[in-house]
Amino acid sequence: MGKEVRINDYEVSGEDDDGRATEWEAGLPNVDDLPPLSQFLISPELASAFNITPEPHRNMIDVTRASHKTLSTLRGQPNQHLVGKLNDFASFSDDRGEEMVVEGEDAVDLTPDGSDSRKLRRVDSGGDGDGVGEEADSSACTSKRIRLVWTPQLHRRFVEVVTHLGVKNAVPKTIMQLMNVEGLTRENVASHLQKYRLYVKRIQGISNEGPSPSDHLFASTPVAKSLQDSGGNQNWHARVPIPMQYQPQMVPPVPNSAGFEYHSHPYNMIMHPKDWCHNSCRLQNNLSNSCTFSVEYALISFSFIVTDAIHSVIHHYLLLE
DNA sequence: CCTCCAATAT
DNA sequence: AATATTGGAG
Repeated sequence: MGKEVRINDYEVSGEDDDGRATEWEAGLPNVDDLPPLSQFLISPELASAFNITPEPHRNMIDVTRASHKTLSTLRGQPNQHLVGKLNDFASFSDDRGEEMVVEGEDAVDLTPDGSDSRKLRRVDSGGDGDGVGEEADSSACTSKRIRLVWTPQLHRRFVEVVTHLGVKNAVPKTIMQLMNVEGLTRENVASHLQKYRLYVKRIQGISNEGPSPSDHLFASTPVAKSLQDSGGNQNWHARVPIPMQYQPQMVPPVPNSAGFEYHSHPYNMIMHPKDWCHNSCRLQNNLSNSCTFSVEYALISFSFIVTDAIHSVIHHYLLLE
């Protein structure tokens, strides 16, 4: 399937492990701020109130053993080369900020029990498993259009633009241009605008009623006032700079037993798996300096970061003892 | 033609 | 329910 993920383009070469560790250290609380290992993190009252059975006291040996166990699990042979990838992804996530990781988690219908081992295996197979070239996919690419998911970020951008255009100017083409999101088509915007107008009309009609339980996406973002007023905001460009246009980012879809596979973008445009090859084909020519990843990768890197943090905390406990 | 937009399809 | 596609109107 397509090209391999080009994480290396974004990788902080060399000292990223040490650098990240130092970064983590810097962000951690002082040793003095940490409660001693012997102290419960949850008060006995609180624990009993929520039926939490307090864990037995741990000592340094327990912590060390647990830490080693976790580390060996992570670095164990089966996933050894995976850990390297995860490290790459972790540093990559740091560069990109929070948006795609968190949102991806939100947008993807996560199976709560999705075992890490399964994910890891899938990442692994995505690496070099199949060598279906771009050409093979190209044939199918011309037929269908991608299905865009309007994530909160993307919708917020949409509302920003619509808000600062007058009613008259808030038409699909203009909105699309001002949104400046590469890969976003006029049709995408038109379709969304149509639905958005219906939403605005509806909430205006029942303005005194409680908000409808549906409309999760729209309700999360304030309605553009200028959809009712006339005229846009002249100072907008000074106040809300248009961010850099993003590079389209594709990643080969990794076959997924759950049947879904999404890809993250800036603004969190998310593609449905069945649309991947179409999008890839259409946008591949523009792929200059892009890095690609799937939500699964992001999720794994996220869990890796969390593990990292936990280890740092454990480390501080050890220092304390 | 191009764009918008409402209706309709997926 | 969300998004894409269609087809008439301007």
